[in-house]
Amino acid sequence: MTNGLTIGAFAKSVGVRADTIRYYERHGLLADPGRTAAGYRIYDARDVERVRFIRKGKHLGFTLKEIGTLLSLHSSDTARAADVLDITQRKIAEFKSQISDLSQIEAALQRLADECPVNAPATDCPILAHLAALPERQGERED
Amino acid sequence: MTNGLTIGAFAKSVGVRADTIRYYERHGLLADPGRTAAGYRIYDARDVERVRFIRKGKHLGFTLKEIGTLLSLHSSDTARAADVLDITQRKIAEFKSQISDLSQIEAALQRLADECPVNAPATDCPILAHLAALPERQGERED
DNA sequence: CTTGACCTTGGACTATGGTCCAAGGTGCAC
DNA sequence: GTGCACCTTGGACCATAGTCCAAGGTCAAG
Repeated sequence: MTNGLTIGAFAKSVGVRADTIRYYERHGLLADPGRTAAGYRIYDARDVERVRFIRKGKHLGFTLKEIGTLLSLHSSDTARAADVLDITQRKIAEFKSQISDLSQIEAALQRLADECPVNAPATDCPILAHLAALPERQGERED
Repeated sequence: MTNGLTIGAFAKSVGVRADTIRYYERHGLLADPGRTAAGYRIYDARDVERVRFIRKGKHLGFTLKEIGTLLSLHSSDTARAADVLDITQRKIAEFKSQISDLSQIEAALQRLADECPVNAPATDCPILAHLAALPERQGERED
């Protein structure tokens, strides 16, 4: 029986702050919870599962908005696996693109760093030289 | 003679909005420019170079704060190449770490997506199953 | 009955990098 | 001399995902 938790205990049990729970509620990820006579929010085991779902979704790189969609697919009885797959594929594509961008930049920085003479004044640094390069001279090394 | 540009023309010449130029100024990346009698900002070729430096820095993934540091190293006559290299290495490390994180998540999503039966109700989707998994059952497939 | 820990609300603040707006002044062309 | 395009300023707003705060209400212990 983990039911009847107030927000603080509930939040602690799922490893987030009480503010985060209220934030999820305000943003439609959690339904309005039950309340005590005094107006205190009360959570039960189902809420625990729901927050864990959200946390795992975040862990997989989904935004809260996407997680909201995933949650509604999860609760729907007409939703198809393809709907979930679609969101997932999009996310995969997004990550691939980000990885590709980051890799290219990283490689460019690495090339510049490799040429950088440590024991020299900054004026000899190819990194600064690259940043300060005139547009005309860029044909040398640009995509 | 590209000197004596007002902010709009200047911004256009470097491919940004006038607001962006003011933003850079407010954030210390551009020094206070000269002014006409009426108070209009006036820019010259050196400013063009400086903004291009900033843009290229952004292109290489540096934050404006880092670019500010790079700019001051660029204008310093005591700065050493090692100072620039240091910032660059940090950025490279940051990117490597991001790439690694993204790759792991992407792989995890790909594994789930590969198992997802397209023509099935969402209840059979391993992606939702993973998100909804109880903490106890996670030992099966977690790091 | 008081104290401390908890809860309520709405709103402000964080970081990042701009973008947009309103109210008013300027510059140039026709 | 009027209209339009530009400029000025300060401040508000966008997305993201929270975090923190103040003022006030509640609950249980001692």
